[in-house]
Amino acid sequence: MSVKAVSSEAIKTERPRVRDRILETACELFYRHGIRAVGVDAIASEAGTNKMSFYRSFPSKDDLVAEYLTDQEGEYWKWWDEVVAPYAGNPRRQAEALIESVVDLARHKMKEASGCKTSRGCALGNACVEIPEDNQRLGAIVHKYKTEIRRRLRKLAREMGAKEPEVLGDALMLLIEGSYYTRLTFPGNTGPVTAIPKAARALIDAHLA
Amino acid sequence: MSVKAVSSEAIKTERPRVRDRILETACELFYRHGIRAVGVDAIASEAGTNKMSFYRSFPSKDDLVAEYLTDQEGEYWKWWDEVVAPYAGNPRRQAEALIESVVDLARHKMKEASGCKTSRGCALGNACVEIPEDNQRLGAIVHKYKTEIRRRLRKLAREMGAKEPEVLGDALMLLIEGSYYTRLTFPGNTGPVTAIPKAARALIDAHLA
DNA sequence: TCACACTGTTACCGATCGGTAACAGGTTAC
DNA sequence: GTAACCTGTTACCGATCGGTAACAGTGTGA
Repeated sequence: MSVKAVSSEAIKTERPRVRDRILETACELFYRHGIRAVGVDAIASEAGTNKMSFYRSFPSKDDLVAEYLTDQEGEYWKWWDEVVAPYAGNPRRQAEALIESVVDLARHKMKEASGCKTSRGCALGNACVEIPEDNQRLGAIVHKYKTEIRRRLRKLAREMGAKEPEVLGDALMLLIEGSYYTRLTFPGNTGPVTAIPKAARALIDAHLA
Repeated sequence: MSVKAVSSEAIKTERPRVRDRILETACELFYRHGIRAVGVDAIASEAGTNKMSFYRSFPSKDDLVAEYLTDQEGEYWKWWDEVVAPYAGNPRRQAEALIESVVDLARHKMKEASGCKTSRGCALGNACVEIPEDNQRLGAIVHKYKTEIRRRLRKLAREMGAKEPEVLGDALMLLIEGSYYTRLTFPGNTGPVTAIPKAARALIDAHLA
């Protein structure tokens, strides 16, 4: 969402540029209702503008979706780094911190200010359901994102001295992704998500024994 | 898909009733491209008929979707029971058989005859992304389905004498759901799915120690 | 034979989809 | 002042969405 340095006066008006308003609105609507379910008309009017102004900022809806995805990815890494930072040098503690953080917020930035609706899991993962298989562009964004998650978890497993770091990393990823996925069906913490800390600890123990 | 007892001659014509052709076609298209991405026009013509005949068999698209979901659920339980049957009385072996079966087919009935496209994970779970939150009807179908999966896995964990059967059952569910979810991004067995057998065994071991 | 159930066909409905043309007003910078 | 930029507005485009009316053809069962 990074509102890039804007002409100094825009700040006092308190109203961000159209483009930023549109992107922010799109992020909320896409995440909550899905990509296909939200039209550009709805996004524009919800952002307090109209369709014509939308197409002045974005060449097409697909471009907006691409920006939505990279935006969500950016927020995810920000969350990841923040969770991991306090335990630098202690990979096991880092992994556990990540897992525990997944429990209370399956997705970062769960509208701390606004209505705090229930989480709908991973924005990128959900988008993958709606992205047509011939759309290389959007598909590649999600693939890169998930590949990076996998790489980071495997790295963490390697650093903590796991016997089979690839297996442990992948196993942790399955637990996390499963948590995101089941959030769609079980609101809040009513689902199997609550089991993830104990499960992760048991897996780590088994790989360090 | 159960083609119910049809007037004896329909067999020799080799062409099932319109309604069945439509449902079968819809199952394929919905699963592969998503629910919102497939219109009734496309389904009808793909099934060799037209829209008018479609609406003679189904009151609305939502009714077709509901039938699609319950159909997929039925196939899933059929697969489950078949995998589990050979190891009756050995709950641990049953759980392991389920896990192992998830690896080579993330979804049942992976088009054994036809083009054998890559799996797209859980039909019901994916549908949940596209179902609007105010649609109680479709949402309830998915919720019941996932709840039953959870119940069965917890039951298995209890039967094998796990110390915390709810935790073990939920943990196994997270692994399985994570496998389905990541299939969307990593085609075939290129993703973290391959780690699920070892992970599941480690978890079970930890809960039986 | 006659009636009925099933299917195909064509044309249509209002609504919405993604996307564009043309024009008007308001700021800002020089 | 004036040119450039940003935004709002209205109207429109072809295509598709879910859904319906009316009519014609076919086979079946009694």
